[in-house]
Formats: sequence, structure tokens, C-alpha cells
Amino acid sequence: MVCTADDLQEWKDFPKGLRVLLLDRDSRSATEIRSKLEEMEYVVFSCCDEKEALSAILNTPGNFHVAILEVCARNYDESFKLLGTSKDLPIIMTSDVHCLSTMMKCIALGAVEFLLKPLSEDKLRNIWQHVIHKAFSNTSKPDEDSVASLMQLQLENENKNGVSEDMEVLSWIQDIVWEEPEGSDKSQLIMEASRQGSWESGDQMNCSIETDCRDKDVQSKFVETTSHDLVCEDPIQEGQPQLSDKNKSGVKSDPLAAENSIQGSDVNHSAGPKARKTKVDWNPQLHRKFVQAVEQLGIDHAIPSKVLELMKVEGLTRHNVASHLQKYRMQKKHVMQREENPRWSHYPRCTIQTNHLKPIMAYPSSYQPNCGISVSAVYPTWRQTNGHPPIVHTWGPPGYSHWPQQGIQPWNSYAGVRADAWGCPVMLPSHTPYFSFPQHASASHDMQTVNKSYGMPQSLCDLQPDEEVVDKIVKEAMRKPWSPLPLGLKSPTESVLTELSRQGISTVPPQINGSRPP
DNA sequence: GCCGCAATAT
DNA sequence: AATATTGCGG
Repeated sequence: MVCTADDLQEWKDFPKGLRVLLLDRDSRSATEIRSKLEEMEYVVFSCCDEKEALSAILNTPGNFHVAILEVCARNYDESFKLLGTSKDLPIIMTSDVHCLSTMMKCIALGAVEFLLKPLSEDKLRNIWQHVIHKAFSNTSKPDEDSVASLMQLQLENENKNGVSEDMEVLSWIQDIVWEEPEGSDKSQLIMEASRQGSWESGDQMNCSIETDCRDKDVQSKFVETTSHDLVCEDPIQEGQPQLSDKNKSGVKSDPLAAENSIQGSDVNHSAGPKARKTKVDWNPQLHRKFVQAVEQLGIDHAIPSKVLELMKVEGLTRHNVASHLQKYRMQKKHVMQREENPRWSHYPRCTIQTNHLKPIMAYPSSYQPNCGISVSAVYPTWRQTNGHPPIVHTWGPPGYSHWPQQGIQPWNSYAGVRADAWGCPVMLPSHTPYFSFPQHASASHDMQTVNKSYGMPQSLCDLQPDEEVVDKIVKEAMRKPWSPLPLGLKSPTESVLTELSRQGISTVPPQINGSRPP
């Protein structure tokens, strides 16, 4: 791995000294970029053609923390080839050609980001985030201690600045770090269970793949123990609501059965008319179905009865859906309100916005894409059409189970902002947003859906998809511009802030972007 | 009777 | 904390 989580913890002045491989055929542009990067105290290695870049990557692995490679307008294939050379090196693609298809293709092939030239300081400033993400995403499980100590370290070293905005950055980092490409809680447990042969199901793979970036949230880290038994004994089925533990009947269900029904729904009937209904567990799969139904109907036309009909989940009631829809709408409202909050706008965001995801979703409210391509430019009708921001899956795994919380100190105002995917090649959520962020999206073409529909590998970093597959993804994305692109950094979420608070970190994080003033 | 919303119960 | 339920106006 180019840069491990441990490396980061010992990296006192991170991101100073970040080694950047730069490929830009235009010497003038290269000089400009180099100069900007050097101002941020990054170390730049320039090259002017693919060959040179390829050789640099292959011959000196570990020498670079991140690569910024220009897409060759005359020979795209050459550029795309570079994307498959190193799965550990986060590669940011750039181009002065404003082509959505190319951008999508880069992302689909594993680029962590696409930046339209010219590369302003703002666009370059946060490239270190990809290094963090890569480092932690390559770790089996980003452990809290690592994150906490990294943060603590940053606090100790640089706690000189103001609070609010820097804090956003720090919490954002933590959020990024927490993203787990493989899914941490349930999906991992499910996979583990399947390895042990305790059960088998055609859906099991979908489940584990789809949960990847989305099926995690801060909370999940603290419930593993409790969810383990649950998962092993009652593996979650695709689209199948789960009853809460205490309400389950003693009879184990057949994992292959009841694909579209609520497990244990019979309990509802046998318990008598007065018994309080069993709670529906809006697990990621079920939520995804819900979101897909809502998006299929259009947020403005989604009513409980129709959503229920589209979901086709046996045992689910209109009331269940209505209740969920109510929360879903409230969540969106929250996000939209925040979107109007200008506080975030000056923070360059590394995401291509897209959805709604994060289920793994939609768009972080105050999220400003930082891909060099403005959302309005790429998707000019986004907001005008319906007045709604792109749907962002603010829940779904990662976001899943995170409804807006209230009452946590002064950071409250940033809660709920999140994106879906985070530098994850198409696969996702959500995100979930992305989206479902890593992660995911939630529209009918959230990352997970895309992944599932096209049978994408869990990580394009591991496996180059067929041309055909990439084309499909690109086309699908262009056909549904409101859906999230496979990339999106997550902004700080309330859950993160809450966790920070829980860890006793209440001071302002140090400024950790590359352009800290002296 | 369905819908959406808010308050309240579990 | 997450859902369900209830009540009310439309």
C-alpha cells in the first residue's frame, strides 16, 4: 500500500510532503499546477507523457501518494490504461475537455476523482483526502482508535485556529476515514457467516456487495456484537424487512424463502389483532427498495400506497411505508435547508454530485462539487426542473439509520450532510449518496444498482470492467443525470460530529488543508 | 378512506 | 433511537 493508516498517524505535518505524480502534456499548465502544489508544500514529480507516468508508477511503487493524470484527448485509451496500473495509488484524472462521458469513464475505471482544467488552488487543495481514504479503505477495518489518534494528533499539533469551519474539515476527514469499501458491520458478518457455511443464498452476494460502501455507519461499529448472532442466524435477505430481535419468532426462517416478505410476518397475524405490530427493520436492502420506489414515482408523487405497491414487499403495510416516508421527507428537508446554508460553499468538495444515495444517495445539502465541473454545467436542469436538489441518500448504510439528530452541541447545524459515494469506482450508498458512499446512491441507479445491474466487480481497482460494462454505466448515468455519479466525498455528518463529541473532542480541528497560512 | 404532519407511545 | 400509533385537517 502506498500509504497506510499507520503512516498517516505518524505523519506529523500531513499533508505536507505529500508526493504527487503529475502528468500534464502542456508544460505551461504543468508548471502552474506544480507551483500551486508546491505552495501547499507538496512534493511534485512531473512527467509529460503516459510512458513516463507508467514507468514512474511501476518502477517506483510507493513513491507517490497520489497521482494527477491528464486525460489525453487524442488517445483516451492510453490514459485509461494508467488507471489500472496501481490499485493502491489514488489517481485523479484531469482534462480541459468538458466531457461527461470521459469523466464518467475515468471514475468507472477507478479514478478517485475527475477535475476539469484549469486546476485551481481550490481544486488541488483537498487531494490529500484521497490519500486518507485510500489508506483507510485498504485497511481491513478502519479502526476507531486510529482515527481518533490521528485526529488527536492533528489537534495537538495544530490547534491554533478558529473552530467551526476547521472542525468541519476534521470531521469530514473522520467521516472519510470511516468509510469502509467492504462494508463493515452486517455485510462483513454475513460474508463471514457464509464462509463458515452456515447458510447460503443467492442474495448473499448481492447483499455483501451492495452494502459495501453504504452499509456502514458510525453506529454499526458499536453494534457488531449484537448484530452478529442476528445476522448469522437470520441473514438479511434482499429487500426483506427484518423484525427486531425481540420480536422474532423462535422458528428460524429459511434464508432462501420469503424473498419479498417480511420475515416473521406470520407473527403479526398470530399475535392477535390487538398486538402491537412488529417493528419493521428498515435495513439497507429494504430501504433501497423504498428509495427506488420513491424515485421511480418522483419525490413529489410518492405516496405511501404507491410506494408500497412498487416495493412489492409482502407483509409491509401502508402505515409502515407512510411512517418511513415521513421521516424520509423530513430528512430531505433538512438536507435542503442546509444546502441553502452558504457556510459550506467555500469548502471545495471532491465529489461529483449526483444523487440522491448515498441511498447511498443524493446530494449533500451544502455540498459543492469540486470536480472542476459544476453541477449546473453538467446537469443544467437539476434544480430548475423540480426545485429539488438531487436526491441524496442520506441514509442508507453509511447514512442508514442516521436520521437527523438533535441536541448535540454546537455542531448540530451541520448534521445530515453527506454524500454517497466516495472515490469508489462504480459499485456501490449512501453515500445510500452517493450513493450511496464509498458509498452509494439511492436512486434507481444508485451505485449499488448500477453495480448489481451490470455485475460490476466490487472494486474496479481490483478488476477492470469490460468496455461494455463501462459504457453501460456511462450511458445510464447520462440517461439519468439526477442519479449520483460513482464518486463523492462525504461531508461531515451529524453522526460523525456526534461521535467526535462522544470521544470528547470538542475543540476545533486544526486546519489541515494544504494551504495553511504561515 | 387516503394523505401529510406533528405529537406521543413503545 | 427507531418505529408505530394516534389525532387532526385537508
